[in-house]
Amino acid sequence: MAGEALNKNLGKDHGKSGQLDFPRPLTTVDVVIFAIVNDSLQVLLVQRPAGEGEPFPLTWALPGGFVDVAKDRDLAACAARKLREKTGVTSPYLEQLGSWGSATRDPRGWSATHAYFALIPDEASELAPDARWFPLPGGRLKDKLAFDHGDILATAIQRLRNKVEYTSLPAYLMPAEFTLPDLQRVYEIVLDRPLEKSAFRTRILSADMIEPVAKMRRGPNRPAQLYRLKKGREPVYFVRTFNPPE
Amino acid sequence: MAGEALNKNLGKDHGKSGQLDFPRPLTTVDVVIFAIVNDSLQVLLVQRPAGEGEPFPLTWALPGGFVDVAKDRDLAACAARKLREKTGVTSPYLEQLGSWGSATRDPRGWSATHAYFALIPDEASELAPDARWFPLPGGRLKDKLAFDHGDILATAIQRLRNKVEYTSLPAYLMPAEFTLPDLQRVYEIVLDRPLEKSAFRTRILSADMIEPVAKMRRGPNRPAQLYRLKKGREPVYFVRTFNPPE
DNA sequence: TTCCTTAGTTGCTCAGGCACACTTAGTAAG
DNA sequence: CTTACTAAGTGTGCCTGAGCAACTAAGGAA
Repeated sequence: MAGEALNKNLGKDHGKSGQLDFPRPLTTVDVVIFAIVNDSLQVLLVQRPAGEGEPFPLTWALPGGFVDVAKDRDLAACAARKLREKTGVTSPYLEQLGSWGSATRDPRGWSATHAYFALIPDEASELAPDARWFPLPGGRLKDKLAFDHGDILATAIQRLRNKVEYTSLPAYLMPAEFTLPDLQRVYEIVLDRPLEKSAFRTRILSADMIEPVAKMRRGPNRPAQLYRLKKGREPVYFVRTFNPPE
Repeated sequence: MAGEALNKNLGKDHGKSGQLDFPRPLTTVDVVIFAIVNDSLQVLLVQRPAGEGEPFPLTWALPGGFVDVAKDRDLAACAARKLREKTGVTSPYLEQLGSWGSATRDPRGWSATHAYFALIPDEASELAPDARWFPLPGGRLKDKLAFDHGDILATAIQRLRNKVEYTSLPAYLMPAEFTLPDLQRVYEIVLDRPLEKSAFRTRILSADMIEPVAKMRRGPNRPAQLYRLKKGREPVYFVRTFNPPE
C-alpha cells in the first residue's frame, strides 16, 4: 500500500510487523486569524524564531506548528490551541481551510499542513508578544511570508470574501453587541465595496440570525438599535439557489 | 513549538539539531470517487486487505493510503495517483474535501488523512479488481466503512449536493457528448428532486459552459441537440449574490 | 428654533427564476 | 396518408428580491 523502508522516521507501533516502517511526512497545523482592527481587515502573524536549524528565521508566518500527538486530540483541537496561545480567544469561529503538502514546502522535508481559518472580534484578543496584526490593503499582504503561507493566506482571503457574499460570517467579527450599520460597515470592509442600505437590512433581518437587545447606541445623532447574534451560532446561508425545496 | 522526544518515529533530517525528534502522525490520502452508474449516484469503495496487523480487515473503505514521500510530489498528485490506480482515469475533476486527523481514528496511532473528492464519467473507468461501485440510496450508504470513512463520505455527499445547487459540477459526471435533458437528469439524480425544464435550460445555457456539437441524439421522438463541455474546464458558479460587482 | 447627521422606511423599477402552457419534430400505429 | 404519442424545446405571465432614491425620525449643536 505504500513504499518500503528507507532510512528515517520509522515506526513499529503496537509491536506489529514492519508495515509502518517508512518515512513519515511532518504534520503541522496553521491558523489564519482575521479580525477587524482599526476599521480594516487584518490578519495575525507571528515572527519565526531565529534558532539554529530553524527555517525562515525572523520571517513573518501564520501562527501554527507541529501537531503534538500527546496534547492534541484532533486537528481542530490543535488549531484551537494555537489560536488560544496567540490570542487568548477560546470560542471563535473556526473553519477548516484546506491542506497543503509537498516535498518542497519545508526545507526540513516532506511536510503537510492542515490550515484553519478563524474569525474573532478584535476586542476579545490579548496578543502574544511575538504576534502582530497586519492590514490587507487591496485584499493582499505586502510582506512575503515563510513557507507557502502566502498562498494559504491568499486562499483564506478569497474564501472569506466569497463566503461573505452569501453567508453571515462577518457576524463573527463583531463584538457582542452591535448595530446594523456597524455590521454593514464590516461587510463593506471585507468586500471592499459599498452595499445598499435597505437591501442589506432586509436581507440580514429576514435571515433571522440576530436579535435586538433592549438598548440603543447613542451618539451625536439618531440612536441605533443594538443587536446580538442569536444562540445557534451556525453561519446562515442566504439561499439563492436553483429551485428552493419548498 | 512542539513536544519533546518520546520514543518513536524520530527524525534528524539534514543533520540538524534535535528539533525534529518527536513522534510524527501517520499521513494518508483518501479519495471519494463519484460517478453516475445505472442512473444513480454511486461511490467507489475498495476492500481492506486481510493481512496480519491490518486494521479493519476485509471492511470496505475509501480508496487511499499512505503518502509515499518518494513517489508523490504533493498531496494532489498523491490523490491523482490513487484515483488512477483504481479507475484508470487520468484527468478527472478533483477537489480537496478536507482533512481528518485524531489520535483515535486509526488503531495504528495518531493519523491524519487528506480527503479529496473526484467526479468521473462512468464510461471512462476500468476498475481495479478490489474496487466496486456502491449506490447511495437516499444520499447515504448502508454499509459501515473502515476508519472514519463513513464521516468523510457523508461530508463529500453533502458538499456535492450543496455545490450542485449553484455550480456546473455535474457536467464532470457526463460522457463527452450529452444532451440537455441528460444533464438535467443527472442534476435531478444528485439533488434527488425534479427540476423545472425551462429554468434549467436558461440557466445552463446562459452559463456558457457547454457548446453544441453538429449532431443530434436520435430516438423514438424529437431528436435532441448534443453538447460538450467547453475547453476551460473550470466549474462555473451561478452567481446570485449580494450586489453583483458590475 | 433651526440645522446637521445618521438611522431607518417606503415605493418604484427592473432582472431573473419558476410554473405552466404551447409548439416542434420525430416514430409508430391504424 | 393521417393520426396519435412522446419527448425536445419555446414563450408568457407572476413573483421575489435587489438597486435606487426620496422620505421620515431622532438625536445633538449652534
